[in-house]
Amino acid sequence: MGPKVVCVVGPTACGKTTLGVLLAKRFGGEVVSADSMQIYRGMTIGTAAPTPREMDGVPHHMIAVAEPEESWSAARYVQEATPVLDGILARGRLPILVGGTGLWMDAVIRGHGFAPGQAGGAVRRELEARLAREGIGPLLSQLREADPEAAERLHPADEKRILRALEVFLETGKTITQHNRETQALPPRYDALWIGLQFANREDMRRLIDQRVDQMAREGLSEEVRALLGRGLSKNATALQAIGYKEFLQVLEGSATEEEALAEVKLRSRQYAKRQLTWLRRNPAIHWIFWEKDRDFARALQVSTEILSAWGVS
RNA sequence: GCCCAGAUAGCUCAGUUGGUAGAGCAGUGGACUGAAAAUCCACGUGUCGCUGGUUCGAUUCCGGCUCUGGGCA
Repeated sequence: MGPKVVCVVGPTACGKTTLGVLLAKRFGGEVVSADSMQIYRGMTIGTAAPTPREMDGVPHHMIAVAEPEESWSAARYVQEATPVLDGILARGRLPILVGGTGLWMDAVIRGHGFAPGQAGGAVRRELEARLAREGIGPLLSQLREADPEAAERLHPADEKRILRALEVFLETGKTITQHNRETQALPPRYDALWIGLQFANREDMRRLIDQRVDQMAREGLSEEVRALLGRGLSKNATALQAIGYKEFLQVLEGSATEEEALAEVKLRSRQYAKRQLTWLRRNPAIHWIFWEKDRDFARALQVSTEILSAWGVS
């Protein structure tokens, strides 16, 4: 078992940030964000990144550490976040990983690398060019030769993953199936305690998401997007794939009204929350705390304190 | 008051030359190992507005009514 790390998970707007800070204060911890969009600078409002006031004196890491022009991957995150976690541990404090990006979080906890190859890499670009030229058929056939298991597992429409599987084979001579098997067999790098937050009733979650989106608009999400574009950020940047940003981009371009954009952001946000829940549900280690109607942080803190104590931290 | 058009899934609509109907979106569930706030997959019974008539059979044709647009007064 590796060193202990607390993980606070849940769909968007469920109160991860608040509970993370409460736990950090109670147990002498520091927060490490695991959020694929909060890592970029200048995206505070739309990503609901914690404000200094919300941080309440607790050190936060991995927020606003990248330029929006950069395109971070899960692998890059693991590479940067691991020393941060270890630094917290070295200081004798408790790392509290708080985030909504399931893949990133699982990857840090597991702690073993992804197979080589990356977006923008030579092999990937070549494969993308072939996809555009020949369609997915020939690529899928090639994958079937190299890695029949992956070809069988992947849906023919899942071009992204077919490309990636082929890429791994071309880069390493080893199949992604083999790679995954090997990494799965390794023990995780950290001993994680999972605490999950979610609403008992989906309607309550929806209400809160709507409120939060309206609040983002009031706080100036539109200005934030304008500022990002003002510094010359490409519209294709990964950062602008964030919900809220791509929709307000359209408002600035005049192809949508602010009202339409807001409705779209709310819709996309709850679809995102649903996907997050799907990801989390398959993790049987999560201790779930369900909100009845409203979020009751006093109770959540109490419940999670008991869980942490039983786990051996105080 | 009259004329015209419409009324079909939560929403927008298609369709049935008469044999009780299907798309998109939404929703729900699932997948996910270097783009993950991304990407991908699966799931479609609803008094076909109400009411009479014709018919073996009406959501479809005919009449009346109600409602919603638009026009004329």
